[in-house]
Amino acid sequence: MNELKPAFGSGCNSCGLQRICFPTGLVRNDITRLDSIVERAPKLSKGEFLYKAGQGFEHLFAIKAGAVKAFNITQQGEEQILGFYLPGDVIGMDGLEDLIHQCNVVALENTSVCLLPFDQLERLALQIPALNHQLLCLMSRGLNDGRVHSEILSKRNADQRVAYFVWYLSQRFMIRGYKHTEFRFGVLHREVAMFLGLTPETFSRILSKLTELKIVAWRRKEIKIIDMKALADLADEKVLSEPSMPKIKQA
Amino acid sequence: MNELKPAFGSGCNSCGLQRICFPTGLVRNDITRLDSIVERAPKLSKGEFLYKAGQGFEHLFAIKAGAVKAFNITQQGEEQILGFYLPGDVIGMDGLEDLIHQCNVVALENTSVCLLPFDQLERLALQIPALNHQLLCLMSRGLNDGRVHSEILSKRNADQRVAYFVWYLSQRFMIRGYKHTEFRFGVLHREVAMFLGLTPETFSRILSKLTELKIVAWRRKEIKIIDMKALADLADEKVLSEPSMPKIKQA
DNA sequence: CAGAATTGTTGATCTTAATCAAGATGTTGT
DNA sequence: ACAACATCTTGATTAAGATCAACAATTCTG
Repeated sequence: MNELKPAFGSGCNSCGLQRICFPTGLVRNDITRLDSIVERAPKLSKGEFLYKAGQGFEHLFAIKAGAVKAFNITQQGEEQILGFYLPGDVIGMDGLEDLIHQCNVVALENTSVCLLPFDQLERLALQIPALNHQLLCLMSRGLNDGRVHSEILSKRNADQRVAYFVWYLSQRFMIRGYKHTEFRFGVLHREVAMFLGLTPETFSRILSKLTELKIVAWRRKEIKIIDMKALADLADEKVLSEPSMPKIKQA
Repeated sequence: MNELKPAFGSGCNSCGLQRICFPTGLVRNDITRLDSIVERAPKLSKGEFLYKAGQGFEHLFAIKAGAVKAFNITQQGEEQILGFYLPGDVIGMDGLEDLIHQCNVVALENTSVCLLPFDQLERLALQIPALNHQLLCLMSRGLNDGRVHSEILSKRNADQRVAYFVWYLSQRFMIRGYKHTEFRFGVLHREVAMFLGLTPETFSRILSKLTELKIVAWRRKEIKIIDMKALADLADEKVLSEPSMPKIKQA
């Protein structure tokens, strides 16, 4: 039942997520200035909203510990899951264009979040070029994540989608220094299925198949990757050795 | 055979696309400064590449006249179409994260493009807060476009996808002040089908159905919307009156 | 701790869109 | 203008995944 660890002290300078999150590329002194505008919000409990679609845009949010999902509700009342976010991820940029959030974000487990008031961040970024650059890079990353998601949805069959998801999740745990072959991911199967554009039934059948093939064992919220090579093959990805940075494959 | 018109004089100050493109929110003097770093490249002919996946990232690109598509090639050799871009659209941000472009962009017809050298743009943006803000907004828009595309691919059936695409295209023509009920769009049916995650055959069948229902007549590259209301209903969107700004629906 | 509610599994059947195929229409180049 | 090629259309068939249904496992609640 261990939560996704924050790897933190109280501020950005002692946070273990520097290399993923906002401080990337900043010198110590600038991190301190960044830190000075960050608001540490009270922990979110499972099911609490970070923001809702339609709400005014005021902050960006950096996940410090825990996990959240972003989603919308379609006119038929179904959840359209847009993404799952882990410690170090920065979200909220969807609200900038119209100053209104375009999706909902809810905690999947107890979650700590750093709030970055956007107007202050924007002003500070003008003074710290590296911070501004990092902000742009984070948005570029979001853009590319969306591109990959579309690619998954339009070009891969159900097996590949599931395999890719497990593989990708594992990569994300790896970069963060978490155990990446056996870990807990606090999401319902239904939610992953929706993210992948599948029904829960189909998702369940594929997990059964992956278990039988001794590739992945995913029971409830515990995921164990048994054969990474086979998984990557199925997902159409390269296996990466532990120390290198993952790179989303470019078809 | 009329091309998508640029509505331009030589520089940003006299460009008709100001309200969509980079200059949005800038005062005249700042637009002039922006203009000074813009490089006007030679026209691209149909089929010429603006950039390719794997190529180094150096510029952002503003479409001035014409149209382009962004795409990737999957491992099976299929085109995965990521988007179509019209005058006023800004592209290239996919390359920022890793300084390498993550997709291909090719001209669909004779196309003029403004080049914005990214390092210069970034420096200038630090001096012109409104420019920096606009850069962020354009990226936020890209993020939201990706979100909508994912939603289309995972939650709508083939009819709705096609209806949505025609409706959305019409909206984009409208904001740009082009004729939006009858227009030319220089793209193959196969390309639109791929964008929507469909086969050309399915796309063709749906166009036939829409023609029979007297909703849309799309022959080769000429599109005529006969019943906008019915189209919007099918696409699940509201019909917008001419003068207002379109807003992508929030499910 | 018992019972209710939610979540996950598995099987049978159905539907949508993909695939395969052939012909029609349109475009390009000489 | 004609040949060669590419694109589009339509029909028949197939297949992947959705839907429907029943049940099992887990978790929540009082």
